[in-house]
Amino acid sequence: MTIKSVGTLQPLSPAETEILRLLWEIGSGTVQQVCEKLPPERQIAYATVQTLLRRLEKKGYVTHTIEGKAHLFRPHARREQVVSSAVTSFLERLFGGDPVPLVQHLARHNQITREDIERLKELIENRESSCKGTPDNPRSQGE
Amino acid sequence: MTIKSVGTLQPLSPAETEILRLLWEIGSGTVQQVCEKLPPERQIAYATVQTLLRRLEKKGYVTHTIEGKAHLFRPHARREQVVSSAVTSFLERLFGGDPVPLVQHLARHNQITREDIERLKELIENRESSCKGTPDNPRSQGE
DNA sequence: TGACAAGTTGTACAAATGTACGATATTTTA
DNA sequence: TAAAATATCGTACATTTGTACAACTTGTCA
Repeated sequence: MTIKSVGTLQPLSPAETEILRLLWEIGSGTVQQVCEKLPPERQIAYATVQTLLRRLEKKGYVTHTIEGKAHLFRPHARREQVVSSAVTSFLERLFGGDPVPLVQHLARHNQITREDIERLKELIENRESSCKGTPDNPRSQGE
Repeated sequence: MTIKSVGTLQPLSPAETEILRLLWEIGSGTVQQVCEKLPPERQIAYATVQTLLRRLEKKGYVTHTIEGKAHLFRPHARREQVVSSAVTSFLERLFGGDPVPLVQHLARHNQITREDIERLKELIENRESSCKGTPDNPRSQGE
């Protein structure tokens, strides 16, 4: 089985993304452990998780080592990078690349609190001190 | 061809989502017009867009009327609702449902500006006045 | 050491997805 | 009114995706 070289990110399917996230959450784990981490309303068979992990490995997102009888899987891709690419394509599809409507949506639906905003503001302020002024980022490539 | 009743939202594929967004942007349009709205780096065949629109119609997300020789498609689903469900499942997969890391990600990557944050803050303040206090929304169903 | 439990591997398979051709129908226009 | 242009419709088809069984392998424990 050829394992994709690091750096070439192959597309992740939704189910694969989910499993990869669980793996990040637990750091590393066996198929068992990943299964246990599945939310109760999303019970899929052991064998299914296994297949997903196999595919993730083939695509280069995880590696495994042998731990006794079982395989111990661990993420093998910078989370930041995976998140970036997922967010980017999601944003592109649903909002033509503009993140503002997304955040607005979250705000409107009570999904982020005043405190969250405070923290974000700090984050922005700090960021700006090291980035000078308002970034003039190209978004929604003009029509 | 049976058209899905309004209210039953069938899953949207990424490509379908993209086309639906374009249709929202132009209000309504023929296959031609949707094609023209495609970003230059994403040129897919007329026939492909057509198929996507057909599938969207079958799923109940758009309707069409005859306009001369062509079909004039228009969205037939509340954008808010579609966005909601897309955002929710995206969030679930990538962050276990917690929107904060998503927004943090956007902030860190210079994708939202200080001004955006200001506006969001206002949004939140207004919202809170009519919603009392900090919403105690259940996120990342605890482990 | 032999049976059992827990794993992995190979494989399967239906449905969804992305993409688009070719045939047919309908306007428009010369 | 016949040809050109433009649409739609039916259909296709290779991949990917989600899901999982059955067979084989390997530690483990009595």
